Amino acid sequence: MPELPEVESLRRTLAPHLVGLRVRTARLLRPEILRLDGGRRRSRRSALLAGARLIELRRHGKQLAIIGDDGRVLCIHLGMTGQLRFLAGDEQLHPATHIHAEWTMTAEPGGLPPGRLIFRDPRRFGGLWAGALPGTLEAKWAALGPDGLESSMEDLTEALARGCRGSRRALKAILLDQAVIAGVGNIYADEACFSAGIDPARPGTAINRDETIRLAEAIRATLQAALTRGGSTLRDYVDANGRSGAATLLHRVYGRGGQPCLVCGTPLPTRLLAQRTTVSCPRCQPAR
DNA sequence: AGGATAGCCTGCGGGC
DNA sequence: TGCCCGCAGGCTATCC
Repeated sequence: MPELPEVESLRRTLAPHLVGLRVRTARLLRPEILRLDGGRRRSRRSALLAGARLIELRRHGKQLAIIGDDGRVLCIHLGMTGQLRFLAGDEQLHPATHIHAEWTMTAEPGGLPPGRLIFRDPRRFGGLWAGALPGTLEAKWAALGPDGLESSMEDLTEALARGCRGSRRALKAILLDQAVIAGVGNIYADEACFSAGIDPARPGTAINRDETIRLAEAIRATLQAALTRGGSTLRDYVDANGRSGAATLLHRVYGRGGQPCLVCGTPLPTRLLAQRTTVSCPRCQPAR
């Protein structure tokens, strides 16, 4: 389940493979995963960056964008089980199932392919979105809150304060809302709440200034720590080279329902909050 | 209009 | 052993 650290790990491992190469061919095996927003009519081939030289990989929250030298942009949402893999030469993907898009890359126009890029997504919660620079990507990302990792601490804190202000939603729902802060998902929402010592069931209106600051710091620290370990490994996540991360070792509450709290030993209850499995410690994260 | 909810989709693990 | 069912959850659409 890719959240921000997983997508950033992917960006970092994928960029060295892709930047500077040109898209030779693009195949869309499952057309419904591609969304062509932004008005203009364009072919699928064009939307998939065929012919473009790739100059940059950008990320905001959990979304990854591949930028072409002619301004075309392909934005990738990994959803739950999405993977982007780079295969060198004639290397084959292990389970070659659920491949929805495939690109061949070349170092020069008409040259031999040095590798292929594969988008694989068994559950199909992810997808591709095509746009153009300048404008459409910025507009799309403007709907998201500040990036949980790259934004200033001040921006992060104020975004969280705005999200909580006047809101009766549970803090958990606020943290999962990508329009408030971009990049936090179920895992790191629970981990950040535990680090900050705040009950995720409390409504936004009940979170005071001091707690908002603590929470923003906990979010940043949690995401940063996970990124350092190359992201969490939970069933599906692998980076561009097929390697999984080691951040699962850092989880203190996520996936530990029923087990003792690592700080105080209290058995950790599992609850449903914002339709998501939520684990927290009733003693370290008091209800008020 | 904020907020809650349903639905999408496949793999896997628990239980019998 | 093997089958069935429940669950995992990011995001969009829809309803209240």
